[in-house]
Amino acid sequence: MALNTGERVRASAVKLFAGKGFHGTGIRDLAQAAKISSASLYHYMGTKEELLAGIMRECLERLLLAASRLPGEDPPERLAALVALHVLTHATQPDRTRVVDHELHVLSAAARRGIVRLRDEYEDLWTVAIEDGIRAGSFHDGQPGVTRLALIEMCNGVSRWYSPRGPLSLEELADHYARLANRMLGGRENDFSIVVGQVRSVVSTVWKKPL
Amino acid sequence: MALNTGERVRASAVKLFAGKGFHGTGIRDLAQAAKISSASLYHYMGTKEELLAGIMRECLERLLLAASRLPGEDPPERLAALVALHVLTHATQPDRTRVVDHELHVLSAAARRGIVRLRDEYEDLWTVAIEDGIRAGSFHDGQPGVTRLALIEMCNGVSRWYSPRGPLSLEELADHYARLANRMLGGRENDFSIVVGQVRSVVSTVWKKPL
Amino acid sequence: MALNTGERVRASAVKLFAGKGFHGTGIRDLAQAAKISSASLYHYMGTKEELLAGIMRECLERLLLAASRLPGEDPPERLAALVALHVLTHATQPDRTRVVDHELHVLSAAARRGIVRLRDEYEDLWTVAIEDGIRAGSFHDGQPGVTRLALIEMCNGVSRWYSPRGPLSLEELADHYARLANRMLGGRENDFSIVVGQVRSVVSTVWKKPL
Amino acid sequence: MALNTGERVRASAVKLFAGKGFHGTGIRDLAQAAKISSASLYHYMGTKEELLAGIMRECLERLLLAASRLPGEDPPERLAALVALHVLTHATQPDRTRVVDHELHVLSAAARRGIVRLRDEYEDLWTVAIEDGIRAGSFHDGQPGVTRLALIEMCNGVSRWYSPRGPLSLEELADHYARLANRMLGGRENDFSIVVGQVRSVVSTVWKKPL
DNA sequence: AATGAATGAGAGTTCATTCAT
DNA sequence: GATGAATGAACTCTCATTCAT
Repeated sequence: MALNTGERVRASAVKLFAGKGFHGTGIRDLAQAAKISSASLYHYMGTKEELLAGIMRECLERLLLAASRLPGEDPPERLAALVALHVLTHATQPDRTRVVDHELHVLSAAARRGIVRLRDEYEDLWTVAIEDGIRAGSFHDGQPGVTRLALIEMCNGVSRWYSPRGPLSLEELADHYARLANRMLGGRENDFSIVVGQVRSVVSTVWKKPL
Repeated sequence: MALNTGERVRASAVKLFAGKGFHGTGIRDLAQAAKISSASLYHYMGTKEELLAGIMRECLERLLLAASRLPGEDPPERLAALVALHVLTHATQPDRTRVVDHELHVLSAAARRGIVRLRDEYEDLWTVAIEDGIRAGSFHDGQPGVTRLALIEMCNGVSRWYSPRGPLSLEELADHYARLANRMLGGRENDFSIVVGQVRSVVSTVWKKPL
Repeated sequence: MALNTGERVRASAVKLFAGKGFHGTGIRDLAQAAKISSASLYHYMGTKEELLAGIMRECLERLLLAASRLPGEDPPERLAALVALHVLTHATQPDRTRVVDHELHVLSAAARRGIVRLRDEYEDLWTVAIEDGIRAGSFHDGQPGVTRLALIEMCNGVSRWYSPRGPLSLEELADHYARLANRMLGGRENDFSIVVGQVRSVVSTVWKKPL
Repeated sequence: MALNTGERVRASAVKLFAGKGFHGTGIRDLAQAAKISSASLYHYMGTKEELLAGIMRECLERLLLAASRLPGEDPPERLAALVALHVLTHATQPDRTRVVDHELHVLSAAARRGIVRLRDEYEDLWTVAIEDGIRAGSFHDGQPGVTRLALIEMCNGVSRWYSPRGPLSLEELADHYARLANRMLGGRENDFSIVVGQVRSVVSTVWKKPL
């Protein structure tokens, strides 16, 4: 848990960007949080914007990496896995995910492109899962495109309120969201606790290595 | 539709705060967008923060005003009305609602209190509707508190992607979301188009007067 | 002689850029010299580089304006007039001319282009005068291109040492340089005092209006 | 020609100071050009200002050394030798000489004193040669002090434009300047090619050893 | 000999805000 | 009602320099 300076810079940035926004966070705030001088910051980062982009990219890459290791035989389980992945990531990495979800508009067009590509790649996984489920007759929904957006936004919200010190365990949280998602798509009521357990281990593996 | 100067200031602020964030928007940006000098801005606003708080307060007050005029006899219809209100407001006032949903952290503790009170008052309406539905046996859900949060976040997302120039009409949008919400709560599949139509007229009345 | 703020800014910049160089002059130095805050500077200038480019452009434009009003029937008189113009301008505006002569390299390529164009336009007048003199048999020189460069550099130097409080009057200075130039080009020994007197009045007219 | 690190540092400094000025050249620019880290720079130099002063001193010392070996029996030949020395030095060492001629104002008073003493010692040689020539009746000029300044500035200019890849050989260049100088002082038209040749060999000897 | 890490000071520029006109 | 002028504070970022390794 003892972070080196470079890690401390990034960790501080994640926390501050999440709490006060990119533009609300000054370079001196970052320096103070990382316990170095503002000049020294620049040994560990390029510009402030590059720091932001790096944080976003890394978060999305871990999300995609985790997604590539997801269980899920049939579409309902596949979607449950995606929901669990998204919810667990947002619950355990609320700062990072808030930054990804809220600060995209800050990036220059050039930097944004790369991030948006990753995000689109990730969202495509949802699209495919939903369409597969409808084609297979497991899901019934008149507006799958809209529903996908609704699903993702619903899950994004988790990072804004979930607390591990609250009454809900991570598994209960993910399980409940998987049920909600399944209901939204008209799936048969089901228990996704096994899938959730598997996803939870994927998520914790993917986020284990130093950030 | 010809706005006077004060309205133009507020309208510019709404657009800019939504697009670039409060801290990303400079007083000079506001002045330029409102087509007056930055010094003149201060005839139409207090501080920049008060301008933001005013925008938020007004938006929430209109939301509450609309909520007080909502139809809905039984809980499922009542909830459908709340969902439609939320979705239609977010679809027709995407800039305002984005500001309300994203910039709360900017406010000082004192200013935030007032806004949070309004927001809580509004969210309580959802809590009541959901609990009523469960008590009446119309809804079945193991985590109504969580589900309420999920519902609201899901609906918030609309302001980030809905376009009236897209394939979906406002009614179709609201109707679909009402169905999704109903499913999430385990309600009986239903058609909420009448409620949606009524809510739509409430929303457009509430937002008619000069902003 | 009472300068307004904008003029004071420019006058301070001229003096400081000449004395310490562009990069050696800080924005806070400028502000202090102009007796305003560094923030207020920016009401009177664009960037520091634009301030420099503006100073250079204005100086060259006045030089060209004066050149367009020069006397000089035959080539030797014409050249004497150019020499007198150059010398008198460098002697009476040593700061401005030093900036023009020394700080070109700090300008960005884009800004430099405009300045170089003016400078080339001005130097062309010398080329023409020398070539005319050679063609007319008044001058005899094997390397007129090189000699032109030598002449101009020789005259540039005046801004580095001439003092009106020294033993030499402006007329004597200009007259002597006109003779030197004439000798360099192998012209017949001559008295250019009338031309010098005329040029002096052109120079003082051109620099009279507020800077 | 393979420079060791210390030589590379100085050579890089010469080129950068000449091209962008002392204040326009950062310690990081120097390090990059010398292909070492900026910390390592400080093994090969004192402060940046000392580096500059060292470059200037060395250049002037070589100039004085060369001047002590100059040919020239009578004053016109003596002056021709000085002009050739100055021109050839500026043509073959344009970066060094530009630094000497342009960056004096950067030095602190203490450091400047030493440099100015060398420069004055060198310029005295010119004064003596000119006065000797006038006394001997070889030169005729009403303002020998001014003419000396004009001569030196004229020759300084060479470093700003001469290119060995241009049409003029070093000998032709120096020869032409010697003629110009001789004319400026009213000397009898003469051929200085022998003197120039001798000076050229002095100059190349003086600059041969590693810098 | 070489450098990554570190920093106080300062760079140019913009900030939100005030006020006399 | 409108604004040019003004500013202290703050912005992001770079400066020249030092030092432990």
